[in-house]
Amino acid sequence: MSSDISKSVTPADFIREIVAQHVAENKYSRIVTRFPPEPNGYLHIGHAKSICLNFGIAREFGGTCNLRMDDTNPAKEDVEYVESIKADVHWLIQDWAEQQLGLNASGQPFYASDYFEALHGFAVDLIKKGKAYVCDLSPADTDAYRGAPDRPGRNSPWRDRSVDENLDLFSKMRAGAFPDGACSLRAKIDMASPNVWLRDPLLYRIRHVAHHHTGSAWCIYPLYDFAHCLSDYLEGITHSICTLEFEVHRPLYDWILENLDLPKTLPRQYEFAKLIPSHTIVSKRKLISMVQEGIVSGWDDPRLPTLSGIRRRGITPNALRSFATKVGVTKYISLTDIAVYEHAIRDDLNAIALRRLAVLRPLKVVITNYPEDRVEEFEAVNNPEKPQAGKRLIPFSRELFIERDDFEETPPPKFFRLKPGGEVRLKYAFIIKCDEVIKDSNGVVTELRCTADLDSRTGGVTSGRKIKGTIHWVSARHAIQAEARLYDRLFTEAEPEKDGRDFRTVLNPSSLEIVTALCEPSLLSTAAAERYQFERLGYFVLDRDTTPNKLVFNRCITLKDTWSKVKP
RNA sequence: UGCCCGAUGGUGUAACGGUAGCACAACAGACUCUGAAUCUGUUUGUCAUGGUUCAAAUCCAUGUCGGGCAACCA
Repeated sequence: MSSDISKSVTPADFIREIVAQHVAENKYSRIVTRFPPEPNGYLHIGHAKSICLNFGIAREFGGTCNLRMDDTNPAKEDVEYVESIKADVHWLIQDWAEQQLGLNASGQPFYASDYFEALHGFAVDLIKKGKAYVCDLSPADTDAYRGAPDRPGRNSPWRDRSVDENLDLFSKMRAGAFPDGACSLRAKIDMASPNVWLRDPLLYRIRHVAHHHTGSAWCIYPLYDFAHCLSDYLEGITHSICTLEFEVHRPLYDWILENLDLPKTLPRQYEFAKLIPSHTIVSKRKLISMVQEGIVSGWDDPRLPTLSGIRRRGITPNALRSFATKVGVTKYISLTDIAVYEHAIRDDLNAIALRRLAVLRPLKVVITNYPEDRVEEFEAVNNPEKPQAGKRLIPFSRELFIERDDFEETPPPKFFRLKPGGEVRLKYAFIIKCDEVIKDSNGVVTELRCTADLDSRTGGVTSGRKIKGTIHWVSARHAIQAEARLYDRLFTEAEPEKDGRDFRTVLNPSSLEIVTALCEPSLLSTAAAERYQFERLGYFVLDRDTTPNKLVFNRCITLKDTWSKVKP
């Protein structure tokens, strides 16, 4: 039955329809996609959509998906990013599409830079066909000669060099005879094309820079348009799926492949709209400023939409994938409400999280009719959604802590927690009644003195009494302390940068709150991989800052909170 | 004022010439030892104007609005 369900939710989008069509026609012997990030930054939630699309297609159609470092610009790239990309991709596809992951002969990701020799050969082929030439125009002149979208460009004065001269010059470029920018290799297409990308685009530029993967082997580096289509070709990619901004590059992608007389089937490019989540920022540059300005603590700050931040926040790969699937794949540029993401997280965590009692903002409660030296242990279920998760025991004693929010001296209408003279049920324990409110000299409530209906504990004779409110609690004597980091959206506005606004002006001042929580003692033995639901408060995961002496929890997300919206 | 792409409730997405559906959000109710979850229900939509057709969200035309493209970035 579950397979029926999974079939019915199999996403059908226009790209999958195309692939399905190709599979039906037997157009390719095997479907091969790729995920090709440039290692110049950290992966984020937008990349997750692309990963899920590419690996998802490979998975659904029995193909593979190559992880490829699109590393053709040594000036911007670094192994630090290569390593983080590998870790992030692994995290997201483990136990889901690991089998689809295509790696090179040494079990490593593919690197565009591994094709530099082959790419160079293709460039020489193009020159020999009279379809590429070495141009001596400076970068500024190249720009001027290109014209504008509504105005044709002019031919470079170097456009008609002979094949032999071009071959000679290109080999000198490779040999390091020229400084950066002195000349470039260009495709000879059409300087009057309405598509500016077809106006003799650059294929190679000179960069006397060491490359993180190829070291100092090269001083000329291919540009994206030349390297990408051919890397796809070399790897046997069938469907090269990228975002919308590359749509106008597609004619160039095809031109290069089609003008090389290549023997194998050519890859085709397809474009989709990238993910734009509300209430966050995904731009690499802005992410860097937030890290550098200390707005967040680092690339893995749990408030960030980076995959490392998302992972540290405790969001599971399953939840992220579910979200990526829900948002769909189209060519319509849209703003995706972050609530969809939050729902996917809650949905996932609700099913797997172990329930625990913990108090974030404690208020002392004394049960005056409960003996001082007495301790009872009450049974509590670990997960009502999953009975096999078992039960545990929670100690109860005369002095407790409850959540400050769960008491109101002058309660608003429909408040069904604790109030003077009112009753509330302590989850898994007794129904208590508030007899007395004790305040300090400032009028701040410091303690509640209550009496318990001692027959009302779970299973007891009066346990069935209708009590509207049930609250969580911990035994003061047994509670353990933990740091709880409470996260909220980083921005107060759906579109932080709407109309050119500076995102710094719409930062959420309470995107991080740190409190010392009091937790039930079973939380002493926590597992890093485990997710917990602190009942009525939200989902939590152990942070890596935890030490043997100090527990640190990250709140992944709150529970849906209807009351806070109702309350005046 | 060039070329390319797009437009379905508040948001995202489906319907492939034949009953506008799903999810999120919102609201109301049921249930509840989590104001969660679950269940039930409600509100809200085909950018505009023409055309083709027995029939148009879907095809055509025009317009409007939005986006992308002029790095020796990807």
